[in-house]
Amino acid sequence: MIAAYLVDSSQRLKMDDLSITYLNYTPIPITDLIGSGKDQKSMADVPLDELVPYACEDADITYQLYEYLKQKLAADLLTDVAHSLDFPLSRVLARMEQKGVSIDKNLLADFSEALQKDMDMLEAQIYELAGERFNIQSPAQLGTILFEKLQLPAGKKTKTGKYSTNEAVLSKLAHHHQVPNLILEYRSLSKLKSTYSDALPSLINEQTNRIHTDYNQCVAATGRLASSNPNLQNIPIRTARSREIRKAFIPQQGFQIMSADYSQIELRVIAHISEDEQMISAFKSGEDIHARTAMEIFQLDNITQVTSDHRRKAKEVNFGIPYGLSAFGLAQNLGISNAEAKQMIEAYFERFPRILNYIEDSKNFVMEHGYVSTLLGRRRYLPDIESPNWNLRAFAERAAINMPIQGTAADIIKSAMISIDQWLINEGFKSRMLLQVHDELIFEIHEDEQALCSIIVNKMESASELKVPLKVDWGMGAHWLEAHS
DNA sequence: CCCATCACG
DNA sequence: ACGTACGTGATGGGC
Repeated sequence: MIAAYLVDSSQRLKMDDLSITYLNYTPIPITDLIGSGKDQKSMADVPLDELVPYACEDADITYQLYEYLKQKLAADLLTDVAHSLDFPLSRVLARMEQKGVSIDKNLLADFSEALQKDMDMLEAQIYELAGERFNIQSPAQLGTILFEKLQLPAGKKTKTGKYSTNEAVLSKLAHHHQVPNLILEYRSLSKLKSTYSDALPSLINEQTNRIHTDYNQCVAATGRLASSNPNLQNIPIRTARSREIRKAFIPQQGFQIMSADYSQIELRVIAHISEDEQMISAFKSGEDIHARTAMEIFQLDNITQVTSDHRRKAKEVNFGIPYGLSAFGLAQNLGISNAEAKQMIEAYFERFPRILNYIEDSKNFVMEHGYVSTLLGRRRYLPDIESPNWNLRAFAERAAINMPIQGTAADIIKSAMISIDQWLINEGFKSRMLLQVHDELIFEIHEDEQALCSIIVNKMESASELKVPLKVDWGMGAHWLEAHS
C-alpha cells in the first residue's frame, strides 16, 4: 500500500532555518544514512523511514536515494500512482516549499492591533452582561455562565458529557440573550488573531524573508495534500473581515499573484464516474449546475421558475452527495424538517439514478474487496467495513463513497502541477507555482510573463480527459484576495 | 496529552 | 433502530 510506505519513507527535510541552506547547497552525506567503517550498513538495511529520496535536485546523492527507493518500492507497489504521480510531485512540492511566499507583516500588525481593540470592547460587554469576569476562551467556564448562572437552555452535550458551546449551539441561543452572539464574535476575532494575524509574521524565514509551509504527501487517506507549519490551506475567506488576511499574501517586486481554481471539480468527477447523463449534459452545456439540480429536485419546467431558495437547497444537496449525505444532516444544514430533507434526497436520486447506482456500487465494492480506488488507481483500504459496530461500518461506507471522488480530484490537480512545474522550469520562466489549496493553484507571475496565465489555465483544464469538461476560473492581482476570482 | 472549537476545500 | 456528511491542522484550556 503506497500510503503506508510513503508515510514512513518520504517525509521531506524540514524547512527550518538550517535546512534551507542544507537543501540548496549541501548534498546529504551518505555516511549519515549507512554509517561508515565497520559500522557501515548496506543500503538495503537502511530503514525506509531514514531515506530522504528527493530533497535536493542538485545533489547526486539524493537522486541516488530517490532511484533506490523507487526500485525498492517497485516490488511492493500495488499500482503505479507512486511512479506516475507522487514521486514526480514530491520534487515539485520541494520546489514550492523552498520558494515560499511573501507576507506583508505591517498589514498583519495593524490588523492584529485592530482585532485586539475590538476584542477588548467585546470582553468588557460580555463581563458586564454576565455580571462577572471569567475566561471567555474556556468552554468549561463559559458553559457554567450560560447554562447555570444565566439559565439558558442547554443544547447538545459534547461526547465527554459537558455542555457544548459551539457555533451551532450559541447561534440558537441568540434570541434568548445577547451574550452568545458576543461570544461568537469574540471567538472569531480571537481565531483570526492567534492563528493567522499573529502567527504568520513570526514564521517568516530570516534568510528568504518568506514563509515556507510543509506539504505532507502522506497523511490524507484520500490522496489529498496537507499543509502545516503553517497550514496555508486554511487561510480565511468566508467573511468580509476574515478574508482581510489574504491581503497579506503578496508577490515579490515585479511579480503579481495569480490564482486559478477548478470549478465544481468534485461534481464533475461524480458525473464522470457515475456516467449520469443528466449531469453530464448539464456540465457539457455549461449550465448553472445548482439551478439545474433545483429544476430536477423540485420538478420545475423552466429555469426561470428556480427561486434563490430552490437553488440554495439544491446547492446543499450537491454539496452533500459526495459525502454520503443523510436526511438528518441535510435538514440540520438547511434548517428544514427531516421529512422535507428526506423527500428532496429521494427526488434527487429519482432524477439522477446513476448517482444512486454509484453509491450502491461503492458500498458493494468495498464490502467485497476491502478497498476503493480513484481513477488513477490510488487505493484506500477500509477495514471498518467488516466491523460489528454499526457506527464504524456506516463511517466506512461514507468514506468509500467519498474517497474516489475527493481522491480523483486530487489526482487531477497533482497531474496538472507536475506538467505546469516542468514546463515553467524547462522554458526558463521566472514565474513560479507557490501554493496548492486542493482545487486551487497560486502562482507568482513575472510582469513580463503575463501570457503564461492562459497557458496555465489550459494545462489545468487538460490535466485529465473526463466525460465532462474541466473548467478553471482564475484571476490576478497585487495580493491573494485580489487574485482569487 | 486530549478535548473542544473553528479555519479551509 | 442506530447517529448523523468527507478530508485536513492550529489553538487554548485543563487535567
